Amino acid sequence: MSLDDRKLEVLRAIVEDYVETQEPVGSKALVERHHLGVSPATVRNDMAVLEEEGYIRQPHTSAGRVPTDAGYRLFVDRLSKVKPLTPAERRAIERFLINAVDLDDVVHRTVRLLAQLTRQVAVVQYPSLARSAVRHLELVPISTTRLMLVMIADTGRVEQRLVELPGPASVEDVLDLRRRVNEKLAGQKMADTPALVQGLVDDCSPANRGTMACLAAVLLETLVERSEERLALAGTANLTRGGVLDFQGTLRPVLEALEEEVILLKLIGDLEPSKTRVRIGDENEIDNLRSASVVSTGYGPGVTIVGGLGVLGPTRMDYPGTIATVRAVARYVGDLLAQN
Amino acid sequence: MSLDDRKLEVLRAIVEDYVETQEPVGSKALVERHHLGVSPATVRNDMAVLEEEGYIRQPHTSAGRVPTDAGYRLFVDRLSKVKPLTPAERRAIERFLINAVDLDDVVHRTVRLLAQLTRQVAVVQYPSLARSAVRHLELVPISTTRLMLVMIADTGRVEQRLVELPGPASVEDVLDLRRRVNEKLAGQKMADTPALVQGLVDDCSPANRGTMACLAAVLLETLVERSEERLALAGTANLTRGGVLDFQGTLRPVLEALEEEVILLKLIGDLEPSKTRVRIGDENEIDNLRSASVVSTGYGPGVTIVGGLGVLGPTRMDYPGTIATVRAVARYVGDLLAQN
DNA sequence: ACTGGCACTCGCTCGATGGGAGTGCCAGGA
DNA sequence: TCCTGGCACTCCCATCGAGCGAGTGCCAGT
Repeated sequence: MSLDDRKLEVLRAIVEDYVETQEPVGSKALVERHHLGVSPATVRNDMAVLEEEGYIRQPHTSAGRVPTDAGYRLFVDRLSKVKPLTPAERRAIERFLINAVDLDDVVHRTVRLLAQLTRQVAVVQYPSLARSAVRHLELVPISTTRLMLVMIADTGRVEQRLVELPGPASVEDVLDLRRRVNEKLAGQKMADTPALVQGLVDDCSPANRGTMACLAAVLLETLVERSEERLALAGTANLTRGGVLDFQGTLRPVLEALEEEVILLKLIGDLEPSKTRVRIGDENEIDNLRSASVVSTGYGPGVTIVGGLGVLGPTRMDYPGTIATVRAVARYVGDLLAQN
Repeated sequence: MSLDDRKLEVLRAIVEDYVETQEPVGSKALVERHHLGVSPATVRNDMAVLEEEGYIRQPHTSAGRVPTDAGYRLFVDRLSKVKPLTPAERRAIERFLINAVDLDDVVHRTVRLLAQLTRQVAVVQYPSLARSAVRHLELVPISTTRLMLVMIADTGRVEQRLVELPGPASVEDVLDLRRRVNEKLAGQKMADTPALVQGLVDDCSPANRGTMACLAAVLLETLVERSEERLALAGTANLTRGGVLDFQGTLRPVLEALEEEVILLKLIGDLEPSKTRVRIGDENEIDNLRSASVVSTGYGPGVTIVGGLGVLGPTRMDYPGTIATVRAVARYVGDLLAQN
């Protein structure tokens, strides 16, 4: 038996009420709060079907119903419209982001904003190096045998690494290296650089070849292998809202997961083009987050995507509102990046 | 009546037992676990005195005793010896830190290490700009009217800021600015720079003066006003150890406090020279942390101090062990910094 | 000054009780 | 065929009281 419209309506009502009250919702309360036009008994029959299909369940016999992960999924996919943001929210976003002075600032402001608006844990990935291009490379002598390599990406990210040279290098040597490196790499997509770096060493004057080899090694490591994706986190205190009920009693596993950058990157770093992704409870591959939901999306200047952002909260969350906020923030951040 | 030796011994025993078991400790259990050489009744009398003096209290009539903040304070000041680290721990520290490739890496490794060793929340401040000297300033043209200002401090910290110029600047202009800025500021203590920056504008050729003024403004902001102290945090999951008892039932206020960088800086940024500071419960000025203790110290190459680090946990913590670990880690980090 | 003894306090656990919310099912009606 | 009102049933939860036990304070004795 397929689900007719009223059953879906009942499911929606259950989800909405449960999200709001955090208490199992019964048939009588349902018909009172929503004008379904039928009696509690009818609703009960519908509920029985919904339960059989796995969309809701009872915490114990003769308690109200609670949505299952599958129930939320159906709700998100078919029953909810993304809730447009209020003008006040839009203004808040703009006001908050407009004053950012550099990339670090943008990311920090964004993550706090997102946490505040959604009242959940927010994660923002820095623009991915892998998706950036090299804007400029700078070599700063620290001592005769040490250079500081500073790489500036077109996304505004700046990475620095210390380079230990095999032998002393003169100021002229450094300038020469600097010119060569920039000629070859500036403007290149990060992904294309590994092939080019080898050429750098080959073309180099024999005198500087050793130094260049050293530099090349660090370059490779910085640009690709250890293309360390950074991220920012905020709003962990929001996990404590909603008492002990969410996250089955203990925040422990969730906090643990949040400490692992690798895990967070997996969560928000999927980056399907301009699609908002919602992972509900068990859909998360991470065991520690089986009782959590994640709403994430990509951001970037224009249509290209350079990084991900998202929020994490209990499966019992306001999906329409959260999705709308995440999308809106992502778009504003993208616009901001486009201006640079 | 002053506290004689045995009463102090009793207090120590109470603190140690309570820290270990997390349960109020009674007179009988005390004499059994520690060979105090007296009867429970005697211990009870001592306890009555200790309670009167405010060092311990009873959660309810006829339960065991629990140390008060004042009790922990006395314990830390007079009753505990700093516990030397085991060789295994020393090795762990070395092994963990030795592979760090740059400052970011050092800080991240340190904070994780500290969290892991103490099993508490760890905070590490990046080397403070205010306590650093300028090593080098680099100007990278982004477009004709935009520069990226990169400042490298002698502590290894790198800060960058975007500078919007009033009008287009040629490559020669930028080189000129770069030379002037470095001549004036390189090697200077950060604290001395504000006075020097004004001179920069005055000395500048009229043609570049507008540009230099702009640059100077950003410099000032970066170097002093917005001398944004960064920090790293780890181990929040450790807050959930020890059940609901610590932090009087809710992590909320603690998590909130941990999100405020300003608060964290106040906690670990006091930086008395080479002194380990312990704040116990109510001694914290931050209301949200009245049920927590903080152990912090400064670190730096040699005797100078460039930043702070520390851990935060329940007042019921292993003070001798924690203090020892915090000190040891600080020293290792200092040594590491000295090598650069 | 310390000890053993003793009465007392009080939090905690356990089981029984009653109320209430919610359910499933069924027979009757549109 | 689908909806509705009624009814018996289930089971959670809050309340209560009893019994237990750890721990205390006090006191008299050594």
